[in-house]
Amino acid sequence: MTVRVRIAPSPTGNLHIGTARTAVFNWLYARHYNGKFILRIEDTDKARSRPEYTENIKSGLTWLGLTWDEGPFFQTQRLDKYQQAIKTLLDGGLAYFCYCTPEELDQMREEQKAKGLAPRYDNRHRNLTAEAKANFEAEGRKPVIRFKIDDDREIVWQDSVRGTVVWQGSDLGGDMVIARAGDSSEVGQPLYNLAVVVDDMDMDITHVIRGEDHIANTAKQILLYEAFGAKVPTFAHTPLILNQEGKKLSKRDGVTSIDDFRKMGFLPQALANYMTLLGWTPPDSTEEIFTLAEAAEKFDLDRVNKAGAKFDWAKLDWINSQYLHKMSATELIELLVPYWEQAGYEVDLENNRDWWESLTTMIIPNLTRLADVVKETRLLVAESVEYTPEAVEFMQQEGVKEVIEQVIAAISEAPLLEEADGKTIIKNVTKSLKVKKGLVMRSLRAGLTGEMHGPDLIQSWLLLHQKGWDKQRLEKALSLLNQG
RNA sequence: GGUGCUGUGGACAAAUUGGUAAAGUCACCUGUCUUUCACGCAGGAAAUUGCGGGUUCAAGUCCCGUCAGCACUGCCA
Repeated sequence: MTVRVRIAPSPTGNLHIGTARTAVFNWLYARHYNGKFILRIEDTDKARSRPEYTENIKSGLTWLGLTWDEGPFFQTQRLDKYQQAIKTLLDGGLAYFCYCTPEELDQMREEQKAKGLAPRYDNRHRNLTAEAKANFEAEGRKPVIRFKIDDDREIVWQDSVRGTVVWQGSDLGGDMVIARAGDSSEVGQPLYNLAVVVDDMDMDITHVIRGEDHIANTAKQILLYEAFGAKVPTFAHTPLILNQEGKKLSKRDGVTSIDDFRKMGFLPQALANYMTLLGWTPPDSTEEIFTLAEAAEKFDLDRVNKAGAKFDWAKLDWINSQYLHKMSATELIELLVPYWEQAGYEVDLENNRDWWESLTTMIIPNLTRLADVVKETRLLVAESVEYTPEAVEFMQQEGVKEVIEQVIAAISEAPLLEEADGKTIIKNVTKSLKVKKGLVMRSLRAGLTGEMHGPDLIQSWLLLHQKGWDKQRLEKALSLLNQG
């Protein structure tokens, strides 16, 4: 039997980290068993679904490397199948029309709560007489369609993550709505649980891997499978991703869409790697950096955790930095350019590719997120320089002025061609002024970059020199000192 | 209120059928390297496995009780 799994997001928002993680697990499972990974867009909620969200979901999955083998299928294009299924249930006496208004249902639940009872539908319209129906129709009420759920029924399934799960029919909230009230006399739009089951049957889904917030839905859906006489797929409920407070990660937690992570400068491989670790551990649990393909070789549901996993930015950052540090300047530079440009710096790769690559090579170990590149290089990519109070204070120390003067003199005589030239100048200045090398180095750093910390000084200097900016910066520093 | 799930160092977590000193990773601290920051490397601190009983020669692993957190409880998905 070929494994067939799916990711079934609803296009009511951008691709969410929780959905993406579910997609990762499904993708890994499909790849591990050489199965198919299917994308299905659940857009039956017309009021909230938007085409741009569908596009965002598709591009997000693609960016992460979670390519799908079939689809995307759209539920709104399969409405006839749901109507047919609903009709089958209606004809079989397994579903019926319910004429309750939303207000009536609200009131009913309020009363139940007031009595300390669990809110649920009391199945009041399950056995309506033809006359009662006619009366409701005459009132102009539009019915929903409810699927009968036997209170005495016990639903049991073997969950690949959680083991045997038992659910009592009476805990499912009464007969469930499978179709909205229609605008006219025809049957209304299908609801989630119905559409999912019809699709999963139709698409021969063998394993349903989804978040544990769907557990109650699974019980309901199993009943539907049985009503249709279909084979029930294997279910696996994964732990949720939690925020800092231990609650389900939601849009309210700020950055939760994959798009946001991308913009912040996380690499897709790193994000996918981290999501894989959220609730799953490889059998050889010591190595934590791996590609999706490598994870797929080892992935299985039996090592998926049951407890929710808190999202940890520090760990994501570390994983991202690991990927970044392993990249070459050549491949990295393409990813970096947008960040420079967005910050207002002009990147002329056509003419100065070598310069930009040297710069990139130098700051790679300082990068955690791609966006960091602006902060790490802003002192080198702009002609102007600003001196921090710390740098000014340092330069006012005795001897700094002389160092800078001598360095200016040195570079005026001969250009800096390579690192060795810079080292020679530093050595000579150190000797002639009889000061410590550290003073020379730090004077240079302050004068050239305006800061006391940063990437390798001599390489930075070389880069500035190639732009012709080193001398003017040192002169600016000098004039600053002369002003007092 | 009801139902379900979960509970191992700050975070992610490992630990074959109960059996060595409760892995590893991140974060943290120290050292090392460096002009500096970062990276790398080396080391360190950090858990009476939610709590209380019980079974056993032996329990994170089994049993009972208890507490806490979370999820679900829609004509959303």
